[in-house]
Amino acid sequence: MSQSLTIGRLARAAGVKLDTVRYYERRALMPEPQRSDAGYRMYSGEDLERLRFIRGAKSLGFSLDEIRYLLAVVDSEGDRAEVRALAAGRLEDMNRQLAEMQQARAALAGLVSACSGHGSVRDCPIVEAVVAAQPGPPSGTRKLK
Amino acid sequence: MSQSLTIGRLARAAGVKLDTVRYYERRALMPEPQRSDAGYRMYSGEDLERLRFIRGAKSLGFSLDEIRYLLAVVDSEGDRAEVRALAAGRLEDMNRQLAEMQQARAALAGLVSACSGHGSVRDCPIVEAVVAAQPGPPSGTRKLK
DNA sequence: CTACACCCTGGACCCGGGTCCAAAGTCAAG
DNA sequence: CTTGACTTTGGACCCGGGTCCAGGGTGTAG
Repeated sequence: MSQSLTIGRLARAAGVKLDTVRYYERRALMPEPQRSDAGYRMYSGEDLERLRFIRGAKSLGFSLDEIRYLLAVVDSEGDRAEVRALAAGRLEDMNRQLAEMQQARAALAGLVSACSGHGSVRDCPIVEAVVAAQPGPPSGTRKLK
Repeated sequence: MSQSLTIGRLARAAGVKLDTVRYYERRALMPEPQRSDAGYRMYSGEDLERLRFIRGAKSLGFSLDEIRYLLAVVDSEGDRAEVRALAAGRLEDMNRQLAEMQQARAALAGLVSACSGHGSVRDCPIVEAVVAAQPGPPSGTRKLK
């Protein structure tokens, strides 16, 4: 049976550290698990799925707060619309962020090719251009309304 | 004359907060400026350029450590090759990071369009897929060797 | 002279996302 | 039984990049 993993097994099975699992518990992403007689946390296969979900969602760029929300929707057998909406919002942010980064990359690429790489840093086109670079908005962390 | 800006003027001219200027001073990005009789920091036009350089470099994705290095090269009238090399490295990182994000975006976009947005979250394709998403490397902060 | 805006300092605190620690208890193999 | 691997706890600490605060001193316009 896949029943009853200790925290170590769970963590290894999901590819995270023990501390991270406990951290997620504190952050209310993972549930407070059953305990063995000795007080060991005992996890089920569902918990493992959940942990994998967290890992996956993180890799798609969701914040822990967003993931908590996502999990709450799932836990409450909520509506797909909610999940979809969050994902769509995240997608938009990501597009914005990507666009900004592409801008920055293009600028940087231009500078790198504009600079011969020889001679003193005096009047180096890179240095000159950086002073003039106008910073787009800091592209902050999206808020979970 | 553009000589002798107080910290407030300097900060406003560069579009950052006072505290940020002092923070940069602590982080050795900005020099310890002259002081007025009363102990006020007094900045020159060059300091303003420097602060703008920092802002610009940040907007291109350089970390403060990298910027400190860049500034040291400039201060020491170092070689363009050094600047160029750092920029090129940064460009590579950025390309990697962009590629990862594009991956994530594509995955997310696929999920969003796979999900009708109707009905219960049970068997929602998004939820299903997230569990299976395999996380690429956390795309950490590059180190200044 | 009085407001009021500005500046000083050191240090605490914030965010997100962990990571590590010591001291103590537990479990399984040999 | 002993050894070594595992787990528990609370709390401290890390990173990067700021941001804020209190309790003072200044500088200037009206």
